[in-house]
Amino acid sequence: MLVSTRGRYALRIILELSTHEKDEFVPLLELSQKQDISMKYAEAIVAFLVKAKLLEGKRGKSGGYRLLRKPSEYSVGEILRLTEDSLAPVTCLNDNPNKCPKAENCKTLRMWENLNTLIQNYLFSVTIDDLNSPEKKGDYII
Amino acid sequence: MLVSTRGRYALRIILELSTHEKDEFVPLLELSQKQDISMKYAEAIVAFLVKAKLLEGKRGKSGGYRLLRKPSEYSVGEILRLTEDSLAPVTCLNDNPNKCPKAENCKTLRMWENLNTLIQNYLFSVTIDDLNSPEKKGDYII
DNA sequence: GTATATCCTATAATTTTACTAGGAATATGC
DNA sequence: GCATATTCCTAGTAAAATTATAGGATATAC
Repeated sequence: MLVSTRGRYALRIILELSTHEKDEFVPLLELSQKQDISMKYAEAIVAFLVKAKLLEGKRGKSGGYRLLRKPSEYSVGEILRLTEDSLAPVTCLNDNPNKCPKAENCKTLRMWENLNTLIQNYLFSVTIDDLNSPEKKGDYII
Repeated sequence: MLVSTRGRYALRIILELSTHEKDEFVPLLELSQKQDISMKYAEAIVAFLVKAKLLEGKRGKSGGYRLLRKPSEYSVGEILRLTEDSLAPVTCLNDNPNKCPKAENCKTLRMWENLNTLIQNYLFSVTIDDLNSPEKKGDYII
């Protein structure tokens, strides 16, 4: 599995926020209920997104969370890379330059790199806006 | 992480076998030493590959393992799908048809499906033979 | 000043991953 | 035929990652 629930939930929360008014603060309770995520787990994820400056949180009564940019300015890749802390298909690609003692004559390394590029290119090309428009929910063109 | 050590080891073991004579049985000890995998862990992986008919095992003295097909007839995708039991980027794609109660109006499903297709197409297009030839170690063309 | 929220820190349960142990069965070659 | 080299089989365990949960401190609107 490349993407865990944490990443998928983060995506869904941001998608939910993207359907609200730009300036509106949406309380966590509403987000977690609409997206069917426990309040506490959602809280951990959202805290992460706030720290990473993807969202803004406002405390106190009539507080909540809202996006800091336009939906078209969030790529799926950006969101997932934060929550998953790595989108690499294999561990050895996490270190750059590669630390594997076998890297020099590894017959599979280039294939993994190619796969990685493929995945990254795709995920960073799809935006939250794309996911909201029925015509192009992350379609890719070849 | 999409691919765990188990899948990577399986790939390396098959690659190692592909460099030996077609009919030669290579003992596990040699495979595990050359590929730097503990004998016992390698054993578990290889047993799996034998059961899946990717390899043939021969018991007793001068026994070992060998490939059942030509290296060009093994795709990386086939090997990994067996050892990883799923190459899907997200869990919900494991069930076909999709069992998620939200699937009907899930805004992200199509994107995950597209990503899945992208990954599968690539991995099933690369063969063991490709990995052995220095010119095209799993390069893809766009 | 009270109700509504986020923020912060800690920890617990579950699942997956990665690996180990011990011995039974089988074939080879002398 | 017997010693040796090897696969085959079943079980178990240790560590890490994932998926949460709990409780309270802090801030803000009204």
